[in-house]
Amino acid sequence: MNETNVRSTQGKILDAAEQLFARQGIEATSLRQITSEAGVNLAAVNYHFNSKDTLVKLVYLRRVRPMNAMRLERLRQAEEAKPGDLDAVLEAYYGPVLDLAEVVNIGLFLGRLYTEPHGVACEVLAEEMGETARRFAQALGRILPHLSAREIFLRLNFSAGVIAHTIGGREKLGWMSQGLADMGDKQQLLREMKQYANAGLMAPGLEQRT
Amino acid sequence: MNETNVRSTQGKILDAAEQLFARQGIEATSLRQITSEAGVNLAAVNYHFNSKDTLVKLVYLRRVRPMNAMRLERLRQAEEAKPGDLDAVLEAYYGPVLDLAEVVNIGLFLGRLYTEPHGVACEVLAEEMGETARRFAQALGRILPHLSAREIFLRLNFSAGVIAHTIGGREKLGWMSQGLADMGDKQQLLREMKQYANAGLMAPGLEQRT
DNA sequence: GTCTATAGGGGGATAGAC
DNA sequence: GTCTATCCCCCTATAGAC
Repeated sequence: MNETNVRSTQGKILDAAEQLFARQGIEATSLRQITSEAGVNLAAVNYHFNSKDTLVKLVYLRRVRPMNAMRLERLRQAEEAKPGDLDAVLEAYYGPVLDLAEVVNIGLFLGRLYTEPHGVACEVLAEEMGETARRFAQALGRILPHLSAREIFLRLNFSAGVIAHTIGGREKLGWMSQGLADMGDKQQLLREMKQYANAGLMAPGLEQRT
Repeated sequence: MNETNVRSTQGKILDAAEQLFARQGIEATSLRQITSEAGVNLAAVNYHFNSKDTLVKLVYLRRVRPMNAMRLERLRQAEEAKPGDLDAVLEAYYGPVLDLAEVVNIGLFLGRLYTEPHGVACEVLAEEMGETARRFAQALGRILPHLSAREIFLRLNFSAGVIAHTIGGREKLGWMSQGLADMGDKQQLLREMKQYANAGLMAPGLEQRT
């Protein structure tokens, strides 16, 4: 039996860990929960991944690396097809994150990288995110030459916060507005985020460009 | 010996827990660490707070409740003194958070409320934040009457993300920009956030107002 | 490769002396 | 109010049978 719909032990562990990390956090998730949810033996984690720390790292890299590769690829396409188009840059920045959010509960999943200082994960992901951030900062700098490098990075970070905070709490909008607001579908949300971030990024600079 | 500079046992526990929660997360922090850091006995937590869950709740309420009270008070003053001034509303919204950030590492501290689903804390804080959010949404609705209620809440949530993500990782800007950017002092950062959010909130709406 | 069993440590909570 | 000592649970990791 080597059916394609029968996932490997490693795959089942990664899937289960991912779901549990998103729901409960990394620290709060035990190997016992993971192996139980995955339907594999407790010892399988240490056999296949050596330690919980390594598992954590791989769980995140599996999703974040392709996501960032897609963002950079779409940025490259945007710069080629529509040079100077801020909306296209934002689409490259936000789009792949929302795509991933359909597969995983990426909000809590990613949010933990920033707040849960689970040593191993944070360092590696800082590197993954760093490259992407610098590449987008470069693109923004060309479109917004009136802004200093510092303001470019500040506003890119603000724009990251817009999506991080939004997908990090799908429920928040509900209790905030007492039911008045919902996030809508992926395309609606993408348009709203782009509209807000576009205007924020275009705002006059407060510093002299150096 | 009842000196004012000698903190009570409760106070020492709250202070130590707050610092450890901010640095390590709630789940990752044990009562043993807290009492050790506070210089009090392990049993003191259960004596004074009944359980770790209650302690967590009080640690957060001690900071968030006065912070939100201040935001609402400044909003009230802003609406009285400068009706229709979006910048004043944003100052009321962002200012008290940055003030608190000087005392506590409020970023990680608050960030956990959104990502770390430590049951007890989240529910209570959702209520605390809900009232504040609705009050600010109301103020924004008056200043931006062209936006639907849903878009007001979406953009208020985006604006919350701007500050949450920024103070949640003071170091992020450093590795993102490879040293090119820093957050500057409180006043600089406040001005940058207001500049970005002001423009984002003012952007044309994408929906018909209902 | 996959299991059982267990080592070895740390967790929250509590009983009872002072 | 504050301490010590302890209960009982769950954790990660590993040794060793199959």
